[in-house]
Amino acid sequence: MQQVTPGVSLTAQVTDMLRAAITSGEMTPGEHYSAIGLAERLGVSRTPVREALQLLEKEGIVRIEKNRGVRVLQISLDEIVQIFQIRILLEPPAAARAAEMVTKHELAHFRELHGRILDAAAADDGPGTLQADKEFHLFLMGLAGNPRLTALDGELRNLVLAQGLVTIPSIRSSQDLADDRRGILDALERQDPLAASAAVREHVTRTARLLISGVCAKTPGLSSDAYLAKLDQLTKLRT
Amino acid sequence: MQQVTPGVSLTAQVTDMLRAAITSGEMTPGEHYSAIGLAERLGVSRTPVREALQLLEKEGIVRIEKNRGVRVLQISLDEIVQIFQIRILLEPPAAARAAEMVTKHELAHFRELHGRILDAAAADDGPGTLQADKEFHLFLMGLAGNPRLTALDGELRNLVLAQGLVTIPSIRSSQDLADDRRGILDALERQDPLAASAAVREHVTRTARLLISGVCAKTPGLSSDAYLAKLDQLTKLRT
DNA sequence: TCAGGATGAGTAGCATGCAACAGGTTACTC
DNA sequence: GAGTAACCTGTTGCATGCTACTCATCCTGA
Repeated sequence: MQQVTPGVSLTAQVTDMLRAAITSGEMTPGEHYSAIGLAERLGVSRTPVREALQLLEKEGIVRIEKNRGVRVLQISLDEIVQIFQIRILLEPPAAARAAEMVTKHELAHFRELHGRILDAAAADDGPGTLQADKEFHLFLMGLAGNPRLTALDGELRNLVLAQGLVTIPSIRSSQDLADDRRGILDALERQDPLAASAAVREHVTRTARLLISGVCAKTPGLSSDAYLAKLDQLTKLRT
Repeated sequence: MQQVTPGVSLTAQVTDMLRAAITSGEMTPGEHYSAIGLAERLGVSRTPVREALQLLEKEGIVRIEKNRGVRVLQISLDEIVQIFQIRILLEPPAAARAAEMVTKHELAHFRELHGRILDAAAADDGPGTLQADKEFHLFLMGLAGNPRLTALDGELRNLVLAQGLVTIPSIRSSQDLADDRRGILDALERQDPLAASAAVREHVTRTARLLISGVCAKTPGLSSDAYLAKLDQLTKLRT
């Protein structure tokens, strides 16, 4: 965990650093930490750490336990499903709108981002792939013209990423995800809202399925069927 | 603004009290306040107030300006539209799921809540109506079995309520909203997901239209057409 | 041996002190 | 009189002291 740089709000810096520490696995879910200890590790006082922890608690990443310390939340499979249920509600319509609105210039940027994902993946650069993927999604959501939606969705994605569950189970799955993105890009190029929506939905659903199966495989006695079924619970209707 | 009660976390209490003060119009959007002043009014020290303000800032209700104080954010019409765009994505599917899942017991509770809304409205009890309406919505969303979705949607609703824009423009509109709720209740009674979804969508859309028209009417030179059109932008497609 | 209470270590929650900073006002210089 | 610099007021940001609380351990007494 690095040290702080003066000039910027400490609370904000500490929030980011703690979030990064959790995402990177430096702080592990389920573990207990104390604000005092974290403050010492970061070389700041307890106050900004405490405030950062409260913000992270509001995000749902940690839980503050009175007089006991703070616990990095182990997100449950149930919650993963909840998050993806929401993402499946939000992202496909946003992608459809994006496909309607996208300009030539923005398409070029999409191609570049897509290239960066492929390059990073080819170079086996996990964090790089993740970062490029993040930017791809953010840019896509941004085109829907609803900044609040973009921010919201980004937070939901962060929540899952914070778990360090991002280890793609297999080459095959990784290839599938890449194909999905290709499909999204194609739909955007054709400015086809329905196709974009479907492609994004497919992509998000696949990501969710991979995560769910992965967690279930690691946890004996846990069947993925119920969770997989729940995924489409809110979206199975054509309302 | 009432005083605090011991035993519960001050920060949490202060957060709620400030939110309530904003919603009730006691603190007005656009106005400047200081943490010191608020702390004195509430009879607590600056720390819990400061922490509460940071949480409210994360919710998007206020902005903390360094060394200048805090400003209750005047939400723009654009942002109102954004919020309702999201709500229209989230609430109808949740209502559909709720209609599938609702039990007799829960239906009875719905009827009671609905009755409370009507009673409060008949008694011209604005805050009471609001509170009952809030509970009605929360309970409805809760039935969808996705607590995170419920919380998220509640926050979006709060954001609009925080503006004190809740003055229903006319008796007629108020009657329309009541009819909407009746429709939602009916759909639930029939356990008809499609009808519930449509009713909720109608209700949310109507609320949004009322707000948009209201704000435009109060702001000379502002046409509501563009904003109204944007409302359905993300949902016009059957994806 | 075991139950139960005392105790101590560690924690968060809150109050408060202090410094840095922004903005407006005043006073001073030219 | 105009422009600028000093200052004064009010504010947040952060550090730190103190209190109340939780939990685990140990000690006591039967």
